[in-house]
Amino acid sequence: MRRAPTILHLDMDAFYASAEQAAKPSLRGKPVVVGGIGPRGVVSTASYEARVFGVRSAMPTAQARRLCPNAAYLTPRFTLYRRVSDQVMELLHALSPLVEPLSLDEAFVDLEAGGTEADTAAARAVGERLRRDIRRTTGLTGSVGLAGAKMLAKIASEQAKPDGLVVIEPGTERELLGPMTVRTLPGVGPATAETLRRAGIHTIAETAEAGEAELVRLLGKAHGTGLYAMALGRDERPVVAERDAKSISVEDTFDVDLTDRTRVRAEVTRLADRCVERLRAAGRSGRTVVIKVRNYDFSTLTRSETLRGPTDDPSVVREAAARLLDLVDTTGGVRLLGVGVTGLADFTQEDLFAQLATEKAAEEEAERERRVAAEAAREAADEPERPRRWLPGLDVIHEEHGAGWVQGSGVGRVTVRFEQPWSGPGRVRTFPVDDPALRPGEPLPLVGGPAEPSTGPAQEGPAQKDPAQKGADQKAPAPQSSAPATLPNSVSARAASEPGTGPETESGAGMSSR
DNA sequence: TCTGGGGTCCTAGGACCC
DNA sequence: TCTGGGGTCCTAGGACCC
Repeated sequence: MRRAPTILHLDMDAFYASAEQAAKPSLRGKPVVVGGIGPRGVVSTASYEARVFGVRSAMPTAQARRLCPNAAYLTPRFTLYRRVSDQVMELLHALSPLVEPLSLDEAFVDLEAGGTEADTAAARAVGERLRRDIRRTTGLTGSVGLAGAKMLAKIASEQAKPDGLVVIEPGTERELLGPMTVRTLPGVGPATAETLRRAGIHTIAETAEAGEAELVRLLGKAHGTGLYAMALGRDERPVVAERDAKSISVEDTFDVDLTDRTRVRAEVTRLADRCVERLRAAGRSGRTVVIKVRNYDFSTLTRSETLRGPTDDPSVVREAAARLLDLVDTTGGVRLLGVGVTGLADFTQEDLFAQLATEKAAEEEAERERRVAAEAAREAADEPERPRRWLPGLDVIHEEHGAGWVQGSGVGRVTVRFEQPWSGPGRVRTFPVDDPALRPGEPLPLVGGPAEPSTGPAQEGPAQKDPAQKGADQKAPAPQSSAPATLPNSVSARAASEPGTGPETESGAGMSSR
């Protein structure tokens, strides 16, 4: 516990939704929901405008649609979020070598390790400057918490939201935490909160009063001692940079439960391949293969097998996954399948035995298997050719009209809004889904218009603006000022409910059982 | 039309070894 | 042939986080 608030926690505000609003001028100031758009999707992030209607993260998208039918429902664009995240992390690394990312939109920074003076004024100044830099380089806002410990910095940034900065002065934490609900503490979820509630513990003050022994009795050794320390405002965990991943996994929830065993096997094979792709991309290999099966009734089980040595061989992982699947009864119907690898080795070290024994044969066998599996999957899905999926939110380019994004699709048509981050709200046009003039596009940068050289981070001012782009301000857009009050009402106000676009009609139905 | 996808950490029992 | 005890590995499940 430090005597100065030099641990910084940054949390971007409604990150995915804000990035979408920055990218899509017609959505600024409007409810936006980013998440799974299929029948079993859940919300990743809701914009603040959507939260007014009660939409929350982790809520089923179907429920969100009931609460807020006029929001724009968008599929996530991780390429864009990762790019913005990289920009933000770069700004953090400029403050200190000790940066601990928690996700794309969140990180701790040890300011003292970066040479910031150990006093409140200095830390606050760094935090405010960071917030300005983030806004300038990304066009988005982030909230900053400053405290003498990680837990407190995180609580502070939560209090700062949106678009703010809060300092918790060392020495004031017990008083501040006391009246708060136990759910405020990191690591206290629904189950722990319920256990504590049954013991008559609701607030953080009551948690501290309960005493360590009682908490250990209720929650177990690690959780109990950890929680007791937190309740006292004690948290000595250091900020640690870059931790190596310990597992890699992929999973799919199906729009309709799978019952055909052949199809289930084919999907497991596909997932194994995807998992190995990610494993190899990361330059790792793993020793334990895990499969995950969620049944029709949401009951979930895992089965795992540890190999003699680490591998990144697709056929080895496929075969292990297939053996594990043989141990599982799926007759009731399968809602989700997953394949993962743990016990990751720091380097790609082939399992020599498996390698020598199977290399040639396995490749041929695998190729044949893949064809059979793909065929089975198609047959089972009754899908002779996978049609192009125009998911709402994705980037497209039209030969004539330029860059835009999919607003909705259904009944053979796709609706596109043609606008760019630096343009005003754009026009909507509808095309046949197989229009050859329409192709998938790439995310556009949120800040810095077209033809921007983009050397180095965020030049000040639009010094080298492309003269062809008149009226396209290249600095961070001011979202409110571009609210399209002058536009025909229904066009921009009901982004996802254009006539004939009916996002719910067809868009998420690719896995339909018929 | 309930409940995603990618992770981390912890617990607990059994096997196995010394 | 009255059975301790510790350490490590493997497996399975669960809580939690974003």
